[in-house]
Amino acid sequence: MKQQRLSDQIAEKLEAMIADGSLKPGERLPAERELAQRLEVSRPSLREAIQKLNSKGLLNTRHGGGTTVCESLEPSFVSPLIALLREMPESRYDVLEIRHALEGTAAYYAALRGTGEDKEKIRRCFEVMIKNHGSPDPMDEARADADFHISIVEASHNLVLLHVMRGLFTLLQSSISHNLDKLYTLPRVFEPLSNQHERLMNSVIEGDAEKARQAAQEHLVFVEESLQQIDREEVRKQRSLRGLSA
Amino acid sequence: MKQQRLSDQIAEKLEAMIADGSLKPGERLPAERELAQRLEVSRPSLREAIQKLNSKGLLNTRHGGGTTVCESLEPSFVSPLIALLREMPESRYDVLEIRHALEGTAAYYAALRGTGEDKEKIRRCFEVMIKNHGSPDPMDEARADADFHISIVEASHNLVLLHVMRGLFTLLQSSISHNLDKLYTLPRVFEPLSNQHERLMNSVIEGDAEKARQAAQEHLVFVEESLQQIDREEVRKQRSLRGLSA
DNA sequence: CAAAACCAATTGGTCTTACCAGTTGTGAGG
DNA sequence: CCTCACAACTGGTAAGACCAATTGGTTTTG
Repeated sequence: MKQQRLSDQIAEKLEAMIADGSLKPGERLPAERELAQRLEVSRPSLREAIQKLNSKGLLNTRHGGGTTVCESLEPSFVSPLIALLREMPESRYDVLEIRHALEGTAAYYAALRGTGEDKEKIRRCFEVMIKNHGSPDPMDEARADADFHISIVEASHNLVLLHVMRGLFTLLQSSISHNLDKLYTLPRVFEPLSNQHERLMNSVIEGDAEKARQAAQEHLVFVEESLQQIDREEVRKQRSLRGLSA
Repeated sequence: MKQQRLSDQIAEKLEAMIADGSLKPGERLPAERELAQRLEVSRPSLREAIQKLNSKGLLNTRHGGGTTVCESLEPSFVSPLIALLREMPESRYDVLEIRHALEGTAAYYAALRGTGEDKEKIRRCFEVMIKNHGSPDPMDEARADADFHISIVEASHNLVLLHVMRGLFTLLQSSISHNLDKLYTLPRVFEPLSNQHERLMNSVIEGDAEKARQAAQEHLVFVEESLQQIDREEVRKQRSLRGLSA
């Protein structure tokens, strides 16, 4: 009854690797010959497995160009949303509300379940984020920030949460950036932001779940308030410009 | 622009033959070697095409028994995440953790921002849910339950949250149902479940945000514990069955 | 004579090898 | 420094051989 085709086993294995994050979206997987050798199967069998995942929409294969993991695994969560968010920029706050809810629990479970490896990665992401401060391209900073938060979500070992969060971050990254980057450039904002990140990281590494949740929530409250303040200033500036032109 | 892959062309051709009735449901198609020769392609290419249709659910192939056209031609639409959840049923708890985080804030904001119309809809959903209890099809109950929770999310007026939650519910509904329905059929579970729903609804309608959040969280804690208990009983049952057969 | 056991032909499953066809990166030449 | 071509990747296709499971007919046995 349990008899299974080899190609199915391979496909399952690859799917699991995609699901648990060993293969990240957009990443190119090894050449067929090499991968076949590494999995100790023949190339035709591996090809059949790849074809299967290909028709399932998980992989994207180009002749001569390699096989890559499909970029968007979360069309069900994101695709209709990108257009929405572009039309209604104020739904940024909607995203923040969700992050407020999710990152708290992500930090909580990361503190509980995170392995040494996870914590090491979090620390690396934190250092990259610090190093990228003041980078010529503000997007570098935003990306580093996102990577840091994602690393915490990964440490929570909740796969569904990971997919949802990735979707939310690509949502933010693909549609905003014109307002979010101000968050990093303001000097009076960067300092507390950095402190919050550090406190969050340390709580997770120490394994103090409640403290981690609280740190995440304080962080997002601060982000939300800062964004609102930026928006208010924006409005004031617009008004004064209108005043000049009138 | 056109699909260059030979296996895709073959798959398309076979699919067309199934569609136009050249190959009837349940019918056995020629052996791979013969079919490959007749289509003037190699056997691996034909096999890849067959695998593709196989994973699409159009063909059913048994080792040594030939390949037959599947009886039920249902083009079952599958999202990658759904497949993931099917492979790893334990990620149901992942979903619950997320709901735990999100529904609390959904209830919170629903109490704050919900209009009279929103609350009216919540009340209607609640009544439908009560009426559907004991329905012959347990799915009716699950659907009504989902509708109730979604109505609260709608009242929170957070569009992004609404999309995410809808995604999570379809995720749950399309992949589980064999374990979730037990939740509704157990008498000792329905009573407190219903009370929790009512408390949640009333808190939202009263506009008491903190109470609403707490009600939502208590509800999900209960669901999680009940599910775990069901799983434990399942394990025990399996164990006793094994004991009998030994 | 009927039912069970057996055996051989057929069918899908896998592997090996080889060669073709796009893509990409690098180095030579302008 | 830029451009172009070539070489070393990559995936795509093909053919042949062998293994494993199913099947259906034949033989054996009650």
